[in-house]
Amino acid sequence: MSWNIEMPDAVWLSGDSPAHEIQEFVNEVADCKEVAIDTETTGLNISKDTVLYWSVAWYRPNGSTVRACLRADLLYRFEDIFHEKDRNWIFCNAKFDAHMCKNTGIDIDGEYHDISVMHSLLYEEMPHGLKEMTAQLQGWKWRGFTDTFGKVDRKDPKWIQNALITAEKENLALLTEYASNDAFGTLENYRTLKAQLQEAGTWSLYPELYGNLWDLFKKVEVPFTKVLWKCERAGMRVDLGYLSAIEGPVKMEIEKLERELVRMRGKPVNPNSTMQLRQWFFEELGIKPTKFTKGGAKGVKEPSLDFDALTALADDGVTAAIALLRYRDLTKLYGTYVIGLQDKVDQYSRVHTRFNQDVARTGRLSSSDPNLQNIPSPDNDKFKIRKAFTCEPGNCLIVADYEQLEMRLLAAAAMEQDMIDIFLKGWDIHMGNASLVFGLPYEDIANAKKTDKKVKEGLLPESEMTEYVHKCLYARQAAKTIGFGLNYGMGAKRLAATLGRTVEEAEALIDQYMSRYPTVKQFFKDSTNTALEYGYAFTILGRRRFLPGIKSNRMVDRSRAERQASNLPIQGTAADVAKMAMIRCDEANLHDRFGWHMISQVHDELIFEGPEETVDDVIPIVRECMMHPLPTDLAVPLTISIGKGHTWVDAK
DNA sequence: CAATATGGCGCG
DNA sequence: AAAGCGCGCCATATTG
Repeated sequence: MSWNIEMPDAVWLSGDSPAHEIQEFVNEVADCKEVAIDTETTGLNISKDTVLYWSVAWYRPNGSTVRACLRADLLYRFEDIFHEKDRNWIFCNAKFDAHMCKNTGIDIDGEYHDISVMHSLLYEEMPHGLKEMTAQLQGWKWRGFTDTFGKVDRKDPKWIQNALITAEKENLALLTEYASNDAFGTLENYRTLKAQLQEAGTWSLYPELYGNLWDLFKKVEVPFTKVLWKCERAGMRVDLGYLSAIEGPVKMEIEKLERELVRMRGKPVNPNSTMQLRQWFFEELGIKPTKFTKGGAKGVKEPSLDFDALTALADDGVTAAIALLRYRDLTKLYGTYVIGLQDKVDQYSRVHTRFNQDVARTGRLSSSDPNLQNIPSPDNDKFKIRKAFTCEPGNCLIVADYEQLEMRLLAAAAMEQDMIDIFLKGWDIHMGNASLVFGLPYEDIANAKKTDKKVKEGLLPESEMTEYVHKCLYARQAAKTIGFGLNYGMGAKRLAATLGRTVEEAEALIDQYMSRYPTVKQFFKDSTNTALEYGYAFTILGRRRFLPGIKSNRMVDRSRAERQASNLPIQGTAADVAKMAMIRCDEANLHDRFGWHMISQVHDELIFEGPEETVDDVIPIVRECMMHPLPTDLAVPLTISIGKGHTWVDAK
């Protein structure tokens, strides 16, 4: 028995079933407004695999429950129902099932209610998989795929479909039971989670709109799931020629560095092996470790050879450290991006990432398979991987970025009028902060920046770099580092190290900053007090994060919770803003009007692709949607920098 | 053999 | 590493 509870009998239906049975079943689904659905597929690839079997479950008006397993050939009998726009479907991992259905030729046009997303709003630290959440919420356990269908050869790419198709032939009851469990569990969890979300009060700036977590789910996350599905579906065009062209040169350079490192050591070394490197540097060369690793579960701290440590060694004249830094740089690029990316490209030269809606505790997205949110920035990447992200012939890209989004949200949340004024005047925020905090005229700082640039370009003599110019530049750098760092709760030690100053100086800088912006200081204090009082930190739309560590007696835990309590309202609200902007862009219906697709998001940056002819029609619409994402505008304008071009680099 | 842990590092 | 927040992926080493 798969379940440790009473279950309704599972129904099996296929195209071979009697016509009247099928028709009765279709009719009953048509009358039901909330249906849970799950797919069994040929595999897990969202751009290739298709549905083999699918299961549905719903509650009858009389209180009984139906669960059934159907063969994929019956999907087409439900097409009219799938095409209803106001129908409520319930899934676990909705985008996956919708991809599988689409790959099988079925568009699901109704609303996608994803119980993993629901679960993530309530239990952000727990796993959101069906099995795990069912065990947690219902106390039920059931057998997994391999436990049900026996040992399989996972190296065979067709292992999933082989197991399922064999089961249909040889043990139909087992297949029916297994598959319909998933839809049934999804339905039961939905009922539980819906009640819990409705009960879950929250604090948002718009209580009449988002008074509890169910409001947030239904009004924001549900439409968002479908927006993300469309982004995943569209994918992003990759220039394989570009990647293969840099593959050779990068590899050659890596091999050259490998030989160089072996020569330096005088015996073989695998530069990817931290163990061998420690042996070499700390035992053979007798270098004294200055930095240690964090130490994992066992808490064993080993001498570190990361970027900071190697840079320090390089400065001390250890030539192997220089070579190793270059080696690291290139192998990272090669393995993760040049090779890794090519493996993920589909038959149309497009990559389809997964935008995960239920991972980040702040409500941000994450991106995986491949991760399109950590592609190297062209400033730091001499091979310009981002140039490989391009568009179809006749199309172009739009790249639209929020400018200093988190800093603006901080100013608005803290109601720091002087900082707000900097944004209203259109000033550079770091220069503005430097001016106010360190009492230097804004113009002088701006001019210092220009002078520095010209001297670097050789347009002005070195003598222009007066002590005062340096002072202005340093003020801007300090203001910038503090501005970013404070959002994350950076301490004086780290600030001192980053700026190359003493700890006392760093403390003084933080003091100066905080006393010039007292409401910012108050905002951080209020954030931790809110977490202390309610146990949670909140975003502007009422997404919340549970922070039990805020009351811990252990300093490390409590301090971390305090930093998270301060950061969540900013990072999480930025995520809310991006999310709402994407929903607004989707509602603008760029596809039907202009042939444009939204294709990617990198936290504060949206990317679109469409025909060149209409690009100038689309740009102002995107800007408008992004500037006003929330029910009301904030005290700070949200400005967008927007560009067009044929690659990710050119469009920025 | 696969799954997990660790160090390291890419992004906002 | 440092009271720096939030992610995912690579390679190696270890564990089962």
